[in-house]
Amino acid sequence: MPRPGRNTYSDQKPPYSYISLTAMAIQSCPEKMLPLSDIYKFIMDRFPYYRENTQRWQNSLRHNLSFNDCFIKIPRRPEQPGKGSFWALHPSCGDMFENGSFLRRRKRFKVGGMLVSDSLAPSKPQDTTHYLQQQAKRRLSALHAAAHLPQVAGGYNLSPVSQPSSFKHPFAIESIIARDYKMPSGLSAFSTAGYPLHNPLTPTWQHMYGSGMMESAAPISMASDYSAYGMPLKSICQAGQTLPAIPMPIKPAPGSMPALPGMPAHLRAFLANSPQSLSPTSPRTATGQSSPLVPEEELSSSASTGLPTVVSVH
DNA sequence: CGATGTTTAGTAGTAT
DNA sequence: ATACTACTAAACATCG
Repeated sequence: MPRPGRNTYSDQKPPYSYISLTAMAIQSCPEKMLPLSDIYKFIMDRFPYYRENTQRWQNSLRHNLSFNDCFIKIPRRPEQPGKGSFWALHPSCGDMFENGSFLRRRKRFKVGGMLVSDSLAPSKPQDTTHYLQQQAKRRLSALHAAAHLPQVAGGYNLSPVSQPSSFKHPFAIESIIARDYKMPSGLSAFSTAGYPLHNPLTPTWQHMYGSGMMESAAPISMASDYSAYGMPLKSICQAGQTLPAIPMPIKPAPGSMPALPGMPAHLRAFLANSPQSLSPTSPRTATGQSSPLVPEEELSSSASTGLPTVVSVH
């Protein structure tokens, strides 16, 4: 691990795998799905290392998208022309990095290990896409609601608008990038360049994972909670003992699919066997500044309330 | 034609 | 030692 320094290692290779980086990018988007080009942009925006040798790492990244089951491809709708599909995280891959390493996953996420009891009724791909769309819609609703709701102490937004399945990926942008950019110096669990000074997932997290609290933990809002509203970090992140975000990964029982709150069993069963590509009822583009699911003025209003758009703007 | 997506193959590092 | 994971390269196909 490189030593932390001033203005250093922003050029060095981040301690994240391509899967982590891609997951960050996807998580940074309110809709939790991005086209490939935006994933590129996100990574290049935040990690100067990846502004060079683009051919190499982008090829690797594409390989990862296709090869890993944790990424699902969502086709564009006809009214949303453009190149390529949207890429989203498989709803059940939230615990990939439970071991705390963003370079090496605990185990490769692979679909197919579903519970037999959940697989009795084969579900339709449309259901899954509809579900994902609903999730995207709810995320945006939550985002916009958060922009207008007073923030509770600590920046946590306990608004019930958060969707049932809005668990926090341990490698989510909420958990990584927010700290990366907004931590006051000296308090950050990350170095000035955004690299962890220690393992990002401390035993505290692991304790939380095993405590069974993730099902009951109050959903919190997006990364903006930390970045835009100035959480008193000292109280929540002392010497890396704790982390600002409450991680709520889905921790499946060994050999079984996790119970995803709000997700129908048949859908879980489908996802366990789903092909990479889903039916063409995807949400509209998350690129650009106009959101497909909300009027443009709503987005700008959220921006005007101090809610940062994590999505890279170009 | 370039971007995107899939697949195969090989290498290196790490976990068990 | 073996298995697994990540990374890289490359060929190839598809699509706008």
